[in-house]
Amino acid sequence: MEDQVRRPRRRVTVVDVASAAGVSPGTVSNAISGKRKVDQDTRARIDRAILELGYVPNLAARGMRTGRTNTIAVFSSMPTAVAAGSARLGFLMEVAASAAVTALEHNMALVLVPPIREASKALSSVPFDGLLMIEPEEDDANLARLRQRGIPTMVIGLRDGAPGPGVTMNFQRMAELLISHLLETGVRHMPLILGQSTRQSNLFFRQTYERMMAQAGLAARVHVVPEADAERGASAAILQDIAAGLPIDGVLAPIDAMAAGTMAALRQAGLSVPGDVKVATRYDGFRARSETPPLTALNLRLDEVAQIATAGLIGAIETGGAPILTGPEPRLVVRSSTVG
Amino acid sequence: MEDQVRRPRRRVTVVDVASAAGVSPGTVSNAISGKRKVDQDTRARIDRAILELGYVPNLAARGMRTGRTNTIAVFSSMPTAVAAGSARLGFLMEVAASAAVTALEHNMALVLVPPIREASKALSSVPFDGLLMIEPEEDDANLARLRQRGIPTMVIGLRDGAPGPGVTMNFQRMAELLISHLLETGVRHMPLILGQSTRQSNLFFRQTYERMMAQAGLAARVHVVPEADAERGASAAILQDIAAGLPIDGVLAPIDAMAAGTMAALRQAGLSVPGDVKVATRYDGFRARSETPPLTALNLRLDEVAQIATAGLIGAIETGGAPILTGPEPRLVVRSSTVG
DNA sequence: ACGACCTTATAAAACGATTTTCATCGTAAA
DNA sequence: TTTACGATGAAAATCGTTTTATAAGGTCGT
Repeated sequence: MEDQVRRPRRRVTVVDVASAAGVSPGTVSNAISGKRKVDQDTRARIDRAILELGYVPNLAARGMRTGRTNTIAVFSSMPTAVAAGSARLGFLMEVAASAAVTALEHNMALVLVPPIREASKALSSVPFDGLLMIEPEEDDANLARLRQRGIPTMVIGLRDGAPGPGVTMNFQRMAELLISHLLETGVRHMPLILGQSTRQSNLFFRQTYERMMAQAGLAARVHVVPEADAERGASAAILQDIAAGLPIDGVLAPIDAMAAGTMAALRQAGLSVPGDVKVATRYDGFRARSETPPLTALNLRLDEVAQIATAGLIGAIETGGAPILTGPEPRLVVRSSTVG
Repeated sequence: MEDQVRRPRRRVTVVDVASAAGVSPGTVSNAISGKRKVDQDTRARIDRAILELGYVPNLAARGMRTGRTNTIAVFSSMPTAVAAGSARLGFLMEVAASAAVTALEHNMALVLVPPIREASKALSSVPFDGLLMIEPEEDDANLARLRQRGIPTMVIGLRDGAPGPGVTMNFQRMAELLISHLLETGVRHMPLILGQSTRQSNLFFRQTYERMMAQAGLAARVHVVPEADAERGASAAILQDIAAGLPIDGVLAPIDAMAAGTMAALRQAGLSVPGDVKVATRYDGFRARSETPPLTALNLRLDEVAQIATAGLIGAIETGGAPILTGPEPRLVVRSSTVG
């Protein structure tokens, strides 16, 4: 047996490969990348040397030279996200999973930047060539800074007509689908429960709700609840309505934690779902599915959205374009919180 | 208005900062990293220069010099994963989300390496200092290669008594919890449906099942189904049992896609759950929750597992240790597929 | 036989940080 | 007064790759 060297052997570099194959480092580089023609024969020798020595390229060095890291980041701002419940995280993860696959098909890795305080610090301690940003607010500071630094970005959940590269999600259509479904089931007294941030989703749901209720000749009632206290806030709002004797036979709570709060309140008040009150929410995630009864919601087709966004981002990184892409239409998923 | 420079300005480097602050690059580096003492006064000038110039360190360059990328990867082998249903992906994502947070608390980013074909290629096109590997098979080749290259790894879902750094998950306890719960609800004729890979989970469930059924004086019946065709395979197995007239009042299907297949088969055969047959599965994910009725399963406490594993991995990266850590005990989550 | 031109490979110059080695200047200890 | 030492910076070496400029042969048409 050979005497094992204890200290880690010096890393095998392109220089070692070069000398083993009897060529220069530059040639090895060209053979690997295929950026310039290399003779069949020499290439074969190089390949053999790589195998024998077990050469693994140093990606940091490559990255430094080329200025590319072959990495894209996915990020969701909103520090209250985690507090606001699993919804946001689930959303982020659904996007991340799909994006990771698409990215890897283009030989890019996906890095996850979780929504924490000091997001800006996080964003500058992680290397990436481009960023997927999930439903930022109108004036997101991180987004602005990155764009200013010339880093390609792609917004997931771009409002129709908003500027900047991204994938649109049709918020208006989402609201329409849910509201018209509720109305069709015979609901007449249906408050809307919203978060208070300036997020796209909140704005559009409010607008559409008010328009459609007016059209149907019904009274509108909007509760705004701070995202940080979503569940309890929603619950309190509903209980208050009931205590005040306001009629209620439906609730639209786009944020799933608020839908959960609503369900709790209804249970507490002894109202049955969907018998007395019908309830619907937006994101068809964990919470929507594991309520009793499970909640009618939307299939946002996040896998497709993420795939489109990722492909677009990679295009932007490579060719510099910065397109606005159209996401798929949401689909209604009817569950027993509104029928039966 | 100043005339905007069209071509991107040359990147601001440590040299620019140095000359602006009237010091040498090395001093700037020391000021930033804090690795050596720098005078209060000079440090202040440097900080100011950084702010003014908008200096952002080039992480690739730093990485090349230090040999660290401040990145850890999470990876799940098993190419059939995605085909086998959402379970595996959900599992991966749950771990990833928690790991990402823990990692970022240590100033590390988390990169996602999705379970694709050519995993080995993927693993060498992404830079990382350490790897979290989810439930590898006994003899995972990727794992071996990475360890040989001296890259710290941490297995999530290490069998009790197995070698190598990782976090244990108590598979035997999982099986015991589910089986004893089923037996307590009065089940007497309960087949076990397993995947055919050599994964820890499969081995332990079989062992424990056979032991406990024997102890209870009950007949054991094991169906092995290929992971790639989990849902239909499980469904076929159950229907076959029923057609053969074998008694059945319970099913244990640890893999959730197989549990779903089981539910479909029972519906098709006109058997009610939990009235006629009680069903339980292992991972309390999407599928378990959105079955009708929702399935009794286990809370594997993946967030805690991931956090422990990530902290351990970072420790290994920084200090070289390679511990075997004990994961939290699973908890039974009783749902209406076994009671009521 | 002579440029013109193509193919292939080499040498050397980046890329942008960190780390190591040396100076320099005070100041405390002997 | 001398020596030693601590504190602070500068200069230069270094990490491993890619890219650029350059050279060495070969082929071809005239």
